[in-house]
Amino acid sequence: MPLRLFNTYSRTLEEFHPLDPAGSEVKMYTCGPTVYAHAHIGNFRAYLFEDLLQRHLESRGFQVRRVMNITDVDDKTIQGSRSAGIPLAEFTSSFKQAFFADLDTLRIKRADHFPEATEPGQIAAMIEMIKTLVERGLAYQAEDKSVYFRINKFPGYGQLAHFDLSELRSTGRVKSDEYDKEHVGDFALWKAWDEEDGAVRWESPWGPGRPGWHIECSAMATQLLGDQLDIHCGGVDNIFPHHEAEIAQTEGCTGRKFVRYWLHCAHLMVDGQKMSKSLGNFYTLRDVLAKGYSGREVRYALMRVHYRAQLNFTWEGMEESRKALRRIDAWVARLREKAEEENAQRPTPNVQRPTEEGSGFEDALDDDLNISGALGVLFETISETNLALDLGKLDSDAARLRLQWWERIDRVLAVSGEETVALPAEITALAEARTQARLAKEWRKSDELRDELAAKGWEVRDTKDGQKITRRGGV
RNA sequence: GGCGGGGUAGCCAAGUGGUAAGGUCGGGGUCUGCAAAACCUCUAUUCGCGGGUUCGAUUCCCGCCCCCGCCUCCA
Repeated sequence: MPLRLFNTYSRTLEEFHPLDPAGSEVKMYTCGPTVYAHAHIGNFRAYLFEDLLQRHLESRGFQVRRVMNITDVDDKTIQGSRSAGIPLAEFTSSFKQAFFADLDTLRIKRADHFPEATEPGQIAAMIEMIKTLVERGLAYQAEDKSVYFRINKFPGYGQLAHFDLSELRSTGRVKSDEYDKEHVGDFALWKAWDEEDGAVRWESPWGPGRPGWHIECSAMATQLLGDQLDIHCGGVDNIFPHHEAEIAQTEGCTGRKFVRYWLHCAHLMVDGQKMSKSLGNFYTLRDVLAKGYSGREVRYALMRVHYRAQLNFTWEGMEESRKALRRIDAWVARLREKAEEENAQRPTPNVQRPTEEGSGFEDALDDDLNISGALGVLFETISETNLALDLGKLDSDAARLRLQWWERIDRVLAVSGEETVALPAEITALAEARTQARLAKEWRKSDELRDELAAKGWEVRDTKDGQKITRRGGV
């Protein structure tokens, strides 16, 4: 079954084949964060979608070379550093660190490169690109000293978003004091320095200033991956103008098709509206962790809905995700237990063995990352296995095969295993007291201790191997 | 207004021209000192609305309604 992906450019599902003649290497560029604040979970939904894509590509044998940029200079970062009264680099560095910590919490694989816009080499590359565009008449310096891209000189402008330029409407969200532009749609490649920028400035052939946002990605992508990319991802809100601008700038310089597959992730919603910093209706990862949820629970919750469908974030959804993961955990634990048993000399009667390790999970993901279908395959397998175990129809060999299958698909899902939490001494002491009470069959005391543990946020379950204690999640 | 995405059980969500995966909640059961957990099991004559094509449509076609996003800060 071929891998098919929905290409925003063509608005159709297309079979995926990388540019690499050997059909192995995939060059992937993913728009990263602007480090002026903590990323919110809507941002992470996009990064999780990209992680799922990368992991699935790898499970299908591709070598993914991925770049994710860090935007560490723009209006917001400059404003932030000014109001904090510290240099730009100092201001952004804590948010960079937090971003990487959050990636780890969510088990998002690291990209091969995380270029930063302010790296001298990147700034130089941006200036080179702008020079080329000016030489070719695709850009011009306006009276305000800024350099703009001349969209009327680039016939393809608007094709990704499928916009008719003559019908562009201003939303009034951006202050339109840029009367110097030839066309309202012309976008800044180089922003001339002004007093608001303070010490943030680089020299250029057009005077001091800083790069525009769009050119950053064009420069960093081509520096690290070459003129042509296989896949470029981002949120749907990047389609226009950001990705449209990237195409215009990059192809204006190289004359070659920049990106072969454009993939865009729908928004995370909250109360039926887009989660965004400007609306103020956002949660950071830290906010959700503070409610007692783990990174893998957030990962699951944000990954379980198809990337092109809007996903409404709710605490109920978090709870559903937690329960679903518990079901997986219990199943894996049960399989491990069974797998460790030696098979009896006599084969188990009517044993059910997976005749051939199914690829239903991967097949579903081949269909434009149909995660719901893939999870359906997983949960059906869980039910079948549990039933077979109940009926004594699954022996240790079969359990080992199932486990191997699970390990394979979990390289894509990356949700297995709860993070182990160390028990505080106080809790250990209470638990020990309860064990003693139970041995003495002092049920009332046992129950009181259970209540006490519960009040402290720890859940006790009695199993045939004694009591098990877990941190109670939620609320 | 233009361009997209979506409307399937209480909630979340797959899917197919032939009669609706899965998760979660809820009901029932097994287990248990009691619980919890775990496991099993039941729960949509029906897929936004109205037409049409068809032996048959949730799935194809036409029209309409509603929600959300983008239209130069945004993942």
